[in-house]
This record gives sequence, structure tokens and C-alpha cells, in this order.
Amino acid sequence: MVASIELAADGLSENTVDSVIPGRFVLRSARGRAIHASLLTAILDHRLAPGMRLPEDEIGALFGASRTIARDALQALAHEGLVTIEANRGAFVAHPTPAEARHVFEARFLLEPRMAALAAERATAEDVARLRAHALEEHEALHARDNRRAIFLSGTFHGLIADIAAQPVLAGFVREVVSRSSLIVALFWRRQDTTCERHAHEALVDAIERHDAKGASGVMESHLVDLFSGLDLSERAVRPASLAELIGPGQG
Amino acid sequence: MVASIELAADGLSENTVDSVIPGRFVLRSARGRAIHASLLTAILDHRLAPGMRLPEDEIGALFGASRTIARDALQALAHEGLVTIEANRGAFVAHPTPAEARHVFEARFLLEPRMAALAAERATAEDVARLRAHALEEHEALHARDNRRAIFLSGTFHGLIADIAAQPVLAGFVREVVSRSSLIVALFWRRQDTTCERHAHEALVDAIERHDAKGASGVMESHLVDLFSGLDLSERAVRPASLAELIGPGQG
DNA sequence: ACGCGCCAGATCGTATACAATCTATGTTTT
DNA sequence: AAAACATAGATTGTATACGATCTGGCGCGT
Repeated sequence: MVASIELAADGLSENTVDSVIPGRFVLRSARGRAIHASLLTAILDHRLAPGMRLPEDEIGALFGASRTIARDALQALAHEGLVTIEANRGAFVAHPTPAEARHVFEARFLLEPRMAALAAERATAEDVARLRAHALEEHEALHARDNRRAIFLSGTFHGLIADIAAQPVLAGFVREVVSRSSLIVALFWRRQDTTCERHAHEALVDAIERHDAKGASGVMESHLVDLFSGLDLSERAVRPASLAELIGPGQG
Repeated sequence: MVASIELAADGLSENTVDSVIPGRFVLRSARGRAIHASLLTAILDHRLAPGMRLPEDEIGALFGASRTIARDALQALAHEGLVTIEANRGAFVAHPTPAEARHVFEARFLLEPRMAALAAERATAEDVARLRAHALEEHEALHARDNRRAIFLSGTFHGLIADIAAQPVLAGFVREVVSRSSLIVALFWRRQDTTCERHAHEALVDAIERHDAKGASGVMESHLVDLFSGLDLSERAVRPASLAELIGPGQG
């Protein structure tokens, strides 16, 4: 039951939501966009877990809309790879396999270092200021132990850099793979410390401020290596062993 | 009026259609997928011109489906950047601006040389055979002056290479930018000879057969430079002068 | 006790109805 | 005659109705 999760839009600042939404828009109605935005942010900050059902009725009702609208929003999310649609069974939060996780990160390894380099070449003083403000927000979220916000912001940071690179098509692709990474982290993350990540983001802003394209590209690449190596993509991870192993033969 | 254009599926071999359709599927009904496939191929081979209206009624009726189904298919195409949806006005074949054309090609310049290199590393004998067969088909289409088929096949060739690179996420991105390039060519192409292109495709297959990653990457890059330099993205191109200039004051 | 089939509830698939909006044509006004 | 307005037709926006399909549970038979 999805209704138990807070999906209404009032919990989110409009700015942060906008920074995740793809530029080219396919949903016509305001309510459709609201549903899209709410589900998107709920997936990005791990309120909605991979595999969770998303019944059209319930989602529509949450936003005072009919199934027609909810379906459109779910179809849009399916196109972004965040929702899976099974015929006659409905929509579910996507549940990437280890192989899909690898493919998503392979795409990030190709796209994002280049975006960081372009951002370093093109960033204005205001761009750098915006990045710094964002990094500060991340810092505060971590300090306040607000993990959801921290994980959400660390994703939108990558989207901001893609915007600065001023390549809208590639920026859209980056947003997609970053969003999907959020589901991958939810499923396969095995490490606790996220401090390395914060330092990486700060180092990235520094390189961009220096207009050091090579440096920014390198920092981004090693940052992605860090993220990727924090995943456990062994087969063990996807199937939680056997029921026997989970319950244990002598500890119930 | 769109009905005057042959959109039914019987004119196309199933194989070639499949090779254009994105892997992850969002449309549930068979008729929805048929509409999607037909509109897609009609756009790719320039039967549907940029800016053309796509009324829901008419499209649904063509396939014996209701507007509901047609809407879903149009939304999917909108997500791929091939169709533009305007609120309360309906769907149109996308009509990219020169700026958008540049952004699409910037994405291709980043993605496709890498895909060519990966394809060269990974291609099996069967992959090479498939590419050769495809290049031969292109050759035949050109020889038969079947321009529509030639332009269609030259697009799917790039999709095939992306498949061989075995990176499904990136391959999906490549398919999107290649499809959009078809609209860009329809609007901005200014050159007649496509022979250079055929040679480029053959050189690409040769490099891939040699497992020459650097070579394949280089050939792909110069092939894209060729394609891009064949476009006229000046502002003059986008607005076809004035109505007076088109009709002429003294030749009716 | 276990497996098999059946039935009810829930959910999705699709068409259709009606309201809202837009476009184009023709009319009025200045 | 040109511009503003009004109206009719066409097209989209959205809800809803009804049939199809799936899921889970109950009862039956072995």
C-alpha cells in the first residue's frame, strides 16, 4: 500500500523538484506533472523502494485525479526507466538487476566526465556560486543526519553540472542515468560512509571554478569509480540468499 | 491530413522495424505498439514531414483503435523527441530548430565514436556478417534510387553498431539521437551526394572486422563530421523566406 | 495433509461521453 | 476597408463505465 508514504507535494521545495524534472515535457495536465514530480522525488530519496506496487487508482486518488492522469504519469516514469509496467499487472517501482546497474554506470562513465570538463570550460561565476550553495546544502543535510535529503541532493548535483555544460540533450541523458542510480544505490549500496562523496563534490566545484577541464573530468571519473565500487553487484545481493538463511535454523 | 500517407504496417519488413524500436517498452497494447512503430518508421524515412499534425482521432481510426491508444503512442514518441505535444492543440511531428540540431549532433559526437570503438572490440563474426548484409542493403537501395529506404537504413546502421557495443543504456540513447537526426536531415540537408556516406559505413565495417577500436572510432567521428557539415543550420534555412518569395510575384 | 480447481475481489485495458479549448469563418463596428 | 468580435465546428482533456485479466483464498477431492 502506497498511501502510507507521504507523496503530497507540500513536503518538497519547488526548486529542488524542478532541478530533477526533464526539460522536454510530455505531460499536459498540471496534475499529471504533479504526480510525476512527487513519484520522482519519492523514488530519488528512497521513500519508495524498488519493486513497490504503484496502483493507478490509489495514485490518482492521492492527487484528486482519475486513473487517466495517473496512467500518463506512470508511463512517463516508465520511459525514464524508473518504473516498470507489466501488462495486465500494473506499474511498479523499477527493480534493476546487477547487469542493468552495470550498464547504467557504464553510461555514466562515458557521459559525466565529459560533462564535467565542459562545465569547467563554460561555468560563469554565478554557476560556481550555485554549485557551492548546493554543496553546502548537502553538507548541512549530512550534518543533520537527514539521509534522504542528502541522497537526493547528491543526485541533483550531477544534474546541475550537466546543465552548466550547456548540452541539453546530453543533460537529459545524465538526468536519466543519475535517477536510475538512485534505485541502484537503494538496492546494492553496502558502504556507510558518504564523506568521500562530499569531498568529491567539493573538489569538483574547485576544479570547475579554476576552469580546469582535465581536472574536473578526472575528479568526476574517480568519483564515479568510488560510487561504483561502493556497490555490491554479486548475485548474492539480488537474491537475499535462501529463506532458511534469512530466518536461520536455530535463532528463531 | 495525415490519412493520405501510407502508415499501415504491411509495407515494412518486421525485421527492419524491430531494429528501430527501443528495447524497454512502455506501450502495453499491440495496437499501441503498431501505431508507434508505423509513425516511427514513417518519420525515419521522411514520409511524415516535420511540423505535420497528428490528430488523435485520425491516427486511432487508421489502426482501428480509440484515441486512448493513439494518445499513448503519441506520448511515447514525444518522449523520444520525435513528436511535440502542445497543450489543447495536439501532437505534431517534431520540428527541430538549428540549436536543437546542434545539440543532437553534439551528443552523437560524444556517444557514437565510443560505441564504434566498443563494437570493434567486441564484434563476433556474426555481428560483422550482419553489418555487411546491412551495408549491402543500403547499397542496393541507393542503386535502386529508393531514397526513403536508403535514408532509413543508414539510420538503423548506427543502431546496429550500438547494439554490438553491448551497452543497452547507451544504445538506447544512440537510437534516440539517430532518430532525431532523421528529422534534422529532413529540414536542413543541403547536399545531394550520399556516396561518401556509403563508403564511410563500409570503412566502419572494415575497422570493426579488424577489431581496430581506434580506427573505428576515427572513422565514425569523421563520418559524423561529414554528416554535420552537410547541414545548413543558418537562420535562413529555418524560415523559408516569406510567402511572397515562395509563390513569386510574377510566375503564377 | 496436500494439491487442484473454482470463485470473488481487485486491478487493469479500452472505448466512449461530455466538457473545455482552440481555430477559422463570417459578421458587425468604426 | 480594416479591425474587433461572435459563433460554429473541430479537436483535445478528463472522467467514467464496462469487460478482461489477474490474484488470493476457499472448498473439494484424493
